[in-house]
Amino acid sequence: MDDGPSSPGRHRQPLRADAQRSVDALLAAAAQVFAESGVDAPVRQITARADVGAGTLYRHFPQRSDLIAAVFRREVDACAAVGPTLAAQYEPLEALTRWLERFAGFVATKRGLSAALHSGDPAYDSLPGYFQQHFEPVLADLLDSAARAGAIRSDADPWDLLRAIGNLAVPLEDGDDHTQRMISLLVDGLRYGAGSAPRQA
Amino acid sequence: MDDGPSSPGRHRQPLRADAQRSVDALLAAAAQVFAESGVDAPVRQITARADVGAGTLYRHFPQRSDLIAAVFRREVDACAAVGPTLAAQYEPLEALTRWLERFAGFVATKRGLSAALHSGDPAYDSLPGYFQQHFEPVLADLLDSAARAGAIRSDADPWDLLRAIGNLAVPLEDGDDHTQRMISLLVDGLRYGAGSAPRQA
Amino acid sequence: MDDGPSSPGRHRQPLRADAQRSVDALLAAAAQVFAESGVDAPVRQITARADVGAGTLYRHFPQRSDLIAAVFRREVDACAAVGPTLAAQYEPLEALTRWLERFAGFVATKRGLSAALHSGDPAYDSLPGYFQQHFEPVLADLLDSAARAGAIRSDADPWDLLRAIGNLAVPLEDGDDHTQRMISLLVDGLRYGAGSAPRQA
Amino acid sequence: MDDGPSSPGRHRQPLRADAQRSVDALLAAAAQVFAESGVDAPVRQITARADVGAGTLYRHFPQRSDLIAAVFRREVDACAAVGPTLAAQYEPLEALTRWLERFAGFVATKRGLSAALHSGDPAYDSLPGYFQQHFEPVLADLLDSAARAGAIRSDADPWDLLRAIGNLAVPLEDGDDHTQRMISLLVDGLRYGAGSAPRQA
DNA sequence: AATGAATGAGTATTCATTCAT
DNA sequence: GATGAATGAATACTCATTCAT
Repeated sequence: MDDGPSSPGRHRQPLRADAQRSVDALLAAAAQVFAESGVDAPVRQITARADVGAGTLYRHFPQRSDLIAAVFRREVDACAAVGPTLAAQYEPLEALTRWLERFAGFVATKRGLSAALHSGDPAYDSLPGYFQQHFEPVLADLLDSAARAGAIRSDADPWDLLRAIGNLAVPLEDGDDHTQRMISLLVDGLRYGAGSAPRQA
Repeated sequence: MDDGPSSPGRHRQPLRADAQRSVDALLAAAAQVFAESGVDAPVRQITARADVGAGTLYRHFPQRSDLIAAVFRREVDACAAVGPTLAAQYEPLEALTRWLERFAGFVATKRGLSAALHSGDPAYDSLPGYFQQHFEPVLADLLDSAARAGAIRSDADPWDLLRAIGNLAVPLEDGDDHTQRMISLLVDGLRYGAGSAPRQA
Repeated sequence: MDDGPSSPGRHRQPLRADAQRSVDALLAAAAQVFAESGVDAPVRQITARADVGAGTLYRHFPQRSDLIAAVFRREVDACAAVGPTLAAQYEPLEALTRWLERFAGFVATKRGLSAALHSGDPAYDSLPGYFQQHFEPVLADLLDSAARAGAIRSDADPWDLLRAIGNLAVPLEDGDDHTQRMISLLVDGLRYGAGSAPRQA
Repeated sequence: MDDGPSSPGRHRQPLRADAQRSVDALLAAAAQVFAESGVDAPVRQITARADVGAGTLYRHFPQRSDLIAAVFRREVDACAAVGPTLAAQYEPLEALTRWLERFAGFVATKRGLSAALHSGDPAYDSLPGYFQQHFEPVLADLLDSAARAGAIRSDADPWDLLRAIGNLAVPLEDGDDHTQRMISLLVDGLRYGAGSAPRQA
């Protein structure tokens, strides 16, 4: 699904072994640095940790956004892959909760990405789509199972919930009532178990 | 409650009229710029919008953090002040919901502040305390009223809820189970109105 | 000989009492600051020590060089005045040595002045002349007396000697008698070839 | 003796050819600029003359003091090396005098360094030691030879003499033989009391 | 293909000087 | 006349990006 470091969508021959090593080292280093210092961290910090020259980074990721996007996709893939595994191991409500926590962990490493996404740089245009395409089905399945088991209501919107937790990475746009829905969900959480009976009462 | 731009806590004579004008213009400009471009925005952007020389900024806010902190406090004050007003105008649950939305608006203008708060710069040490001291009582009152009206459960922790919404500004620390509680609250929101009865049923 | 702070050569009415106080405070403060941090020290340091606003400084000394020159002249006068006093109190050679040491003390407070003098700024053009006109006769008299007493050779050039010591626009660490030894070496140089035979003769 | 631009005392691989060119150009340019405008001259002046980007300067000399120190050491080395050469070519007194004049030339290019040395910046701590370690033995040898030849007294302290001249951080105007006369006066001071009779003998 | 040196635009910050109060 | 706030030019320094080795 990730079709390469620098030019998504173009076919190319397999990387030379040393080049592959560089790319891997860079992605690993960048993931760490982004998590620690945000996506605006100095490039030197990344190349130093990857033990690679600056030129090597630019060969594989001509734009800084290419590196950010590659790291992002790689981690989306990893996180999304956990969903089915958890579903197979746990009861539906438990699997749902565990995956949301895993997802929150993913979000927590994205400091500064929100700003980048809203910078207007078209290089990031594909990221929200990637995010949604990979996460929404996973969460939808988990919600479905839990709803079918009668553990949660059946009208929950997976995309809303993803953003509720991930609001850091995908924040408020004008005329967006997402925040409202998120807060209403939190308030429902507060009402759950209150003296007053829920809806149907 | 905010006792001045550059030396919080010390008494001083009132600013000269022109100086006061500069400070006001700077705070207003900075608030806008921070909301638009984050707290790392170039200083020039702020001075240009305030129509003030760079030196004037540095006279009143010798450190960038002084400016950030002043803007922050000013907006905390403004947001906190809305709580009682809403409580007087609306039913408890409505007042609570409206204030949380107002608070989410406050949070939304704090892009990049989270990174600053976690930069280790001691200049920001007082901010989380200021945040908590001013917001927690306001929200506590709103929750109390709603709980006494039987509209929500009575065990809601205002600080947790503030962070649930404001996680952008006060994000995950290691060994912190806040995220877990927040997610559980969201899940409760999902369970609210599900077939299964809540706690006391 | 010094005809006023800001406009040498022009007649003016006596300063108002408060103005005179400002000028005195500025000169005293500047002398100290120049000695400590050199003539390039920030203006604020001077106005702060004189407890005077920046505008006051510029009223009396429109150019920085005016202030430097005024301090310079004032201290030249003071140092030159010591010559005759010493001549009346001590033997010629002793008086000469003591005055050279006093002169070295004058020079030691002039850090950075040398650079200013060679900056090409015409504002300083008169300083070397003032220096020479006031110091040369004083030293010439002291040398004369010593030569007539047979204590030193009679061909010593006062101007050369002033510059030999005066060039040192430098260090003097506390408790360091290096300047004294250097002057004594120079005086030995003057004694070399005098009528009186040297040490071992 | 100078083991490299930015990290004195550490072993390192030889610089790449282009880097070496940059360093050399920078040192040469800095030496000129320092001599002309003092060690506080704008960095741009140096990089412009070296035809090098600002970043290149900072790569090799992260602190301004590193550049100053490197230039200083390089010139100390060059000046010290002249001593033995002169000793081999001239009579002791002549060699001594010539070297002192050469040394005065070295000092004359050090405008503003004195202030830097007394700035308290620990980056300069090693400079006086370097100065003393390299110059004192050279002058000691020259003084020794002259003393053994009976041309000067034998109690002259080389360190004192270095400072006597060194303090004179002299402007040196063109066609001005003042330094020469001053040095000759100091040498006369040294001769005063030597075995050989003065002038008229 | 990798390296890391060089570049230079971008930005913060200082400080002499002016001018409103 | 005094004050000190405002100005803005000057300058250091950083860091993304390019390119010689």
